Amino acid sequence: MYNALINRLSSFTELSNTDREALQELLRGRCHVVDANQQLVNDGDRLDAVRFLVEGWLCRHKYLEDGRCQVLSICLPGDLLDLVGSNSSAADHGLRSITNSVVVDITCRQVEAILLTSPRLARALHCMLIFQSALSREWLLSLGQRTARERCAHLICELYWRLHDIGMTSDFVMDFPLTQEVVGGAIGVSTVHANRVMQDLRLAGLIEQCGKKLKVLDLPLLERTALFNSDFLHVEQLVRSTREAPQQSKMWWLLSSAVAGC
Amino acid sequence: MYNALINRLSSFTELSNTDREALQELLRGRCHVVDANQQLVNDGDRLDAVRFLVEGWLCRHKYLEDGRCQVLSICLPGDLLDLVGSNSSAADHGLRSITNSVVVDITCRQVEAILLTSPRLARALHCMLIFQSALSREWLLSLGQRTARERCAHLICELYWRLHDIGMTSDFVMDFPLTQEVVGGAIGVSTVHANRVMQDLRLAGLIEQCGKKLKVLDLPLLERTALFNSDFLHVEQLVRSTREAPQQSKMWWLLSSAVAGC
DNA sequence: CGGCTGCTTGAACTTGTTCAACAGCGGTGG
DNA sequence: CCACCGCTGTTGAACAAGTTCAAGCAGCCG
Repeated sequence: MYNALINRLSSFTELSNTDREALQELLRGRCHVVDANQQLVNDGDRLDAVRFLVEGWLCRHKYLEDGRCQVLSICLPGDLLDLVGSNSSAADHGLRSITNSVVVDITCRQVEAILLTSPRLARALHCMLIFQSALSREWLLSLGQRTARERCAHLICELYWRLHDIGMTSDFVMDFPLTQEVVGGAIGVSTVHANRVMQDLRLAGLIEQCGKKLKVLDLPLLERTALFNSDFLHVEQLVRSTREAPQQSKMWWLLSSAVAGC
Repeated sequence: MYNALINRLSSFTELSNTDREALQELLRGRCHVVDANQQLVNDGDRLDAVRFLVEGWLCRHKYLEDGRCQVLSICLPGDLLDLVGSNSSAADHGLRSITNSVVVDITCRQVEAILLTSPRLARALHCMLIFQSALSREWLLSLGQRTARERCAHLICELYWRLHDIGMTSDFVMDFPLTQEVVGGAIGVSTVHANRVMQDLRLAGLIEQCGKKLKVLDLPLLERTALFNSDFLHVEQLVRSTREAPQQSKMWWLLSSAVAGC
């Protein structure tokens, strides 16, 4: 059940058995089962829990006063959530479930314990944050410079590889529970146009959809269509190479912070 | 000379004289004077210095293979830079000077010392990171949902308030060294369209430009035009209210990281 | 003076939006 | 069981927004 999280973190650094057990322990916390289309966090909420997404898909989103809504990112199993709330400052964006999901609350104390006892886990968490900030820069680039077709192809590549890394693809087939409304919100176009663009990718023989499954028919071509650069997904390689570096205690976390700040 | 930085940090939390002295000390590090239009960091560079922007304007930017370029954020005096490089992982985006600038290198040791000795300064740094991540979410929303005119007005509001907070506006006049090419890169439109949109704002009596100065003629109206929500700029208020909270050592930095990760 | 950079303009074109209608499907209640 | 509803996906046509190309202009610097 918690494989996604373990796979996710393992993709950044090798975890020992002790690390894995520590994770199991961490996730024994309060567990929430959430239906699809539920609002987990509203703009303005104050939260004080740290959470992990164990199962299901969520999206972060932010509204304009007049109702226009942008999807900021898609959260997949193994992702870290809601730390924004842990500052006791009001959230400036919302979090909504796309599918049925399972979320686990973790206390600050638990996280701190991990930071102190398992440098590798700490490092892996750190990498997740670097990764997320790289993702958000990639989205900025997409929204600002790519065409709708490129953005759509890029979104699919991103999701494909992220799912791949947590062992949730097989033979180029992946879950794809996003409605065209959500796709439109993510790539910054109207629902109607999202439809036409998806259709275009299907007609071009790049993808195939059946229900809530999506099959990538020609990944290299899809990546070229998207001007997709897989480097940014491979934080782990860059980081692995330096994993022998001396541990830097607090400095670590300052670094993460800054990195993540775009 | 270092007033911008002090003003910036003070806007988040009240600094004692000791804090100010610690800052002065911090900034006695290696100092770089940079001309306008210089590349400080290239995509792919590996850096290991932490830096502060003391004077001048910079921009972060990211290229697509075919040359299209998106500005990711504008850095103003007092901003934190380049921590991305401190991970020894390759930068996934570039950093370029817009005006003549002054940048100071800071060692990891110095930052760590601050974290250990001055909870207030630590808190203020933390707030800067939260702020930066809120900014990047706001940019995502802009690029995805606002029209070019709204985005342009929003950019001007953002810069106006950020400059205001470091004492660099007076009577609604601010420096505005951005060429229309950079404005276009930031709001995701062509240079030609950036020109027409700026012109439109001028004709509407919202702003006035003269050389590299810009005067905001009707701030409330400009903000309405931009669908500008000033909440996100006021991290400090949210944070001030909790500044008596018990210090949480390492947890702090994990929080920053996550927050900043969008 | 010439050459450069940045700003401005017009006109044709491409991309994406909006509105409106309809089809398919699963669920629900009678 | 069927009728109906709401949600998602699909389509066409008119329209609005932004791009591209091409030219010209203004100011600045050597």
